[in-house]
Amino acid sequence: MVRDLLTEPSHEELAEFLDEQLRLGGALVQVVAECEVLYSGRAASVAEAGEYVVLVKADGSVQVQGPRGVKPVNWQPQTDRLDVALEEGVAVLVAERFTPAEFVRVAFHRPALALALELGENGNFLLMGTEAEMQRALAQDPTIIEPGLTVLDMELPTDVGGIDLFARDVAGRLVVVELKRGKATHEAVHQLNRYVQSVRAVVGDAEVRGILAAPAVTAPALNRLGALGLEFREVTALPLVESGPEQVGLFG
Amino acid sequence: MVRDLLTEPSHEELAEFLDEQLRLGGALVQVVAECEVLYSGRAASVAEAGEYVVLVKADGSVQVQGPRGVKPVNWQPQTDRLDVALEEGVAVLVAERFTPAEFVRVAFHRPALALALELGENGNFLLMGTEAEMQRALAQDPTIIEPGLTVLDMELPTDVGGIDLFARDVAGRLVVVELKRGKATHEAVHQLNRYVQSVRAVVGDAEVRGILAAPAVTAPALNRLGALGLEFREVTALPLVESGPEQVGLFG
DNA sequence: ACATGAATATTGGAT
DNA sequence: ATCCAATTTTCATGT
Repeated sequence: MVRDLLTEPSHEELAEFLDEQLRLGGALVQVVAECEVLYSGRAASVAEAGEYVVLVKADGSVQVQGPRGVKPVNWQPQTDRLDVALEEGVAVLVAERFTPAEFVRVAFHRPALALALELGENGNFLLMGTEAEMQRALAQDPTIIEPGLTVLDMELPTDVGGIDLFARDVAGRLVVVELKRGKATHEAVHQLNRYVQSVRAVVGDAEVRGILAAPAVTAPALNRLGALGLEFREVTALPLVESGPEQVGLFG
Repeated sequence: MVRDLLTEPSHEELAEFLDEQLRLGGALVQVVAECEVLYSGRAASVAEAGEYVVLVKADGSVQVQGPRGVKPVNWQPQTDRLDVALEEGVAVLVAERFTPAEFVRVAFHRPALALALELGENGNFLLMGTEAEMQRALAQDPTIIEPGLTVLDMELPTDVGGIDLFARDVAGRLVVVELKRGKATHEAVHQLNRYVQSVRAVVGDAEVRGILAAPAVTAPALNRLGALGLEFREVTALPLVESGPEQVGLFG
């Protein structure tokens, strides 16, 4: 797993290490150092000299991790070119990307550790409780939303986006359902409203209902929902451990 | 910078190392190992046995980095409790968070490396080209958007959100300006439209214009903009290296 | 390559 | 604590 490890490397040693490991490829290269980071592209940023952990993955992605938080201080998701050089005796890494045009430049002023790791194949990854799962479960059994509901379509395209679930209620009215896997905000309400308006514009004066289905709504969103004549239905995307009387779990 | 380093630790050594370093605090603790990761909370996920780099920062944030991409395979932004244990001879880290209730559980099946790093103070960080900067620059000189424009308000609250810039044009008409630091999508168009509708509802029949100011728009967004009677103005948030004749740079 | 939308989004600020 | 909007969002997906 550990391909190579250098402690307190000199600038020359670090530059050679990086050059060799990146040329070899296939490794996750990591440098712990006091460094200075520049970014220019979609925005521009400067991180003055500080101690960071720099990760360079096999796909060329670069991230500069600081002492706190999940988000890196600087990063680049994918790079088309990686370059290592000694500039005025300091090892420098430049990661460049063409579309969009941007780059990250890390100057390793005081290297403390350099690592090359081979992570090999990783196992399967399973995520449960996504919106897609919720959609499938509700399409399978739309009565979870409301008794008598029948699904007409999923991801039905309109001129303002795709309708998550398009259905007909027990009274024959068309129903637009907007799903959210988490707490729904007013953005979800506006999204739903656009879909309902769009459907109304097509079917004319036929009655069209709009339902926001989510585990929760923010208070302002619920107000707006009512003001627009739309409805809310509590639906949970995750398996429930303890199900209250009002709650509806897809896997309950 | 490197407080401690273990290569090929036994499960017992790793557990002790983690326990000690996390109790001591102030360090970025890292483990390279074949491990299995569980997450449960806002969603649920399982990462089957694979080789990962696990970072535990001083603020309790945990991230499990895989061989590719900037985004971790599993993570937790902040944790209220970190727990290390030996379960059936395997070192296990559990990071728990109370609000929202969630946890990540990492079982280090085959540890290869353990690190404790002290990152110390990091220097200043400067980000340029944010929307806030763009807003300030345009409020300072709104003629960048259009000659004769005078700013009435910034972040003016309406019942559907805050208007980035509220202005009056040379003909005395009210102007709602929505800013985007990147390419504007149809969501930005709908946002702008909501603000314009909201202003119209208040001022009655007075004429209200809506301008979307961004460095670029997607083609569908531009179509919708036209259909709604709104306008687009190209404005760049970043300093321009080479400014074309039609372009307007805030720092040009 | 472009557009779209989800995400365990994260993060910071305002209320 | 809640809500809201920006983000170098990233990332997968469809066209």
